[in-house]
Amino acid sequence: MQPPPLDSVDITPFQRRVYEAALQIPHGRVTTYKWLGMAIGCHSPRAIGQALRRNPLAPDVPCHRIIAADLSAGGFSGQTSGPKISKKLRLLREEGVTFHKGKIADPARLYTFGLESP
DNA sequence: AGACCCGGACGCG
DNA sequence: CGCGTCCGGGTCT
Repeated sequence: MQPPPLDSVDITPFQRRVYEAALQIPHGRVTTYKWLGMAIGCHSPRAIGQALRRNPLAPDVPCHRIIAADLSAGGFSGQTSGPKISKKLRLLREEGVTFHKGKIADPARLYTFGLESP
């Protein structure tokens, strides 16, 4: 599987960092905006969410593997609820990541970019 | 310059 | 435990 042509897309350096970080998330694994922020040195998870929202590489960049720090699903495609979220949960479920009561069922699936858990 | 954003932390009830 | 509030960083108009 070859990396998507990040250079072929019209994005900002920051977005590129976010996308590359997202691409590091292995299949069947998830990450939070916070950890992703730490990985790329961003102190504002909102900026990350916004970058993912404007993600022009939607299918290539697994933005659906990024959830909130409290282990809730978070938003998706600009919405914090709705059918898009359902699809996000479904995609994750197909990867072995299940949610329970709006929270991830297995926190062990969290990918911390090699960093230590808080 | 101003408004907007897919979150997070904190304080309080 | 749930909710309300402020915050910061980045991008688009």
